[in-house]
Amino acid sequence: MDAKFKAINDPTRREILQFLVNGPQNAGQIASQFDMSKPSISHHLDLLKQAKLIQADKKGQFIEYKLDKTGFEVIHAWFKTFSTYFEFPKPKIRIEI
Amino acid sequence: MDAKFKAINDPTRREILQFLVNGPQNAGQIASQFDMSKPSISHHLDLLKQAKLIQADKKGQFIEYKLDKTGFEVIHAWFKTFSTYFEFPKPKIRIEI
DNA sequence: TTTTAATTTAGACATTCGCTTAATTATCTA
DNA sequence: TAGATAATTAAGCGAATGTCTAAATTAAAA
Repeated sequence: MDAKFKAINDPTRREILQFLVNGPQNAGQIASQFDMSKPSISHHLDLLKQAKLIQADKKGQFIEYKLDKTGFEVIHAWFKTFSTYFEFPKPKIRIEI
Repeated sequence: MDAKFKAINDPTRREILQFLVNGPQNAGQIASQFDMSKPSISHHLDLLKQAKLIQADKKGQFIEYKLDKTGFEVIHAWFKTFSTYFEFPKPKIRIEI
């Protein structure tokens, strides 16, 4: 739990998550998006992985990262705790177009 | 944005938020829930207030704190960014009991 | 008006965090 | 097998964080 909130606390890590919405990317591709050393990005990826917000798949010489539903679901569950308080209005019927 | 993620990163501050689901509480009541000095709790309350996750209302000698929807909505919006990726299944029709 | 109570502000200190460069591990290819 | 490439691990450093005690502020009570 702590690891997940810690992971999304850093702006670089949040950017990495956003970047991965485009689909899986290897560590080098991710690092190239940032004006920061590769070891730093590697460290960020490690924290995101520990938090189960991303998954790592070794593809030969490369390591491919993608979003991991597991961690997001846990955080989402935490948020639901507050929905009772705020009573977010929900549609009775939703029309699908 | 940063302030909100920073605010929910700390376990004590998350506990304070949970505690406030029970309804508004003054600073002393909140502090009494924790084995921690009042100044520390006061500092946590300040960070939560800056993040617009709680609101402070001065009631005479006391200061009453309650949850603030504003901050929660912003964080919730951030989360929605990822819903497209995960395609959380949604009910076509929801029956209200 | 003096005292008491609620809360915050200020200052100090240890720990954690994010970053860098240098070294290491693993894989591919000539 | 040697050399090059992808990525991580290690070591170190300044800045930010969370906590405390003590002092200041504000409002109610006596």
